[in-house]
Amino acid sequence: MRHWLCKSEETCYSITDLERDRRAGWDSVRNYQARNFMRDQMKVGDLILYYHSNADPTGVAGIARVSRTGLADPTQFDPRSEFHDPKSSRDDPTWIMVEVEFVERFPEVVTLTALRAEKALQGMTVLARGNRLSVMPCDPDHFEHVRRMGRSSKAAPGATGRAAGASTAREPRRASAAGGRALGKR
DNA sequence: GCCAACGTTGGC
DNA sequence: GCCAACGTTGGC
Repeated sequence: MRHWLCKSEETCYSITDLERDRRAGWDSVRNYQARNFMRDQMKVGDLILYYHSNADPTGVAGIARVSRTGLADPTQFDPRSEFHDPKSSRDDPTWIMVEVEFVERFPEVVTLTALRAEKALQGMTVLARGNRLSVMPCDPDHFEHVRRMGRSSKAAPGATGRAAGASTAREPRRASAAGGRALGKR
């Protein structure tokens, strides 16, 4: 089993949104390297560190798991989507995504600052300078270390984070679960 | 809003 | 295939 780290802008689709929806298609990725990881290497059952970017604070907010693989990202076929790709065909879709399911939300976000401060996490991919990938592999030891940090944060379980529904995502992203719910952009 | 870093595009 | 220009990401 592999481990991963996936970024989502918190205001677009947060761990709380995934907790509510239970499952979501990881749509709207338009980077070939990220796509290749999803298409070629992710397997059902792989665990994912769920990272909030453009957030306050930015960092790992919880854990998700790959629940389906090899799905065509529906936004590429939607002419009204910002992620519409007219060059892609249904017969041979360019953008392949996975579906992920909620596993857990940490009592507190493990901030980027906290990650950087950990000796054990030196060399972690997401900490590399200039890293802009939204889907990247994560060393299993790093994964375990971050999970431990997330679970041992001081806040009482449930006493934290924004209340469910508080995420006023202007444009819901990644709501393209198996059922093909309305999608958004990022 | 700024800026560093990287990806993509397109002329040649 | 090179490379400059441009666009995007994402931390701050």
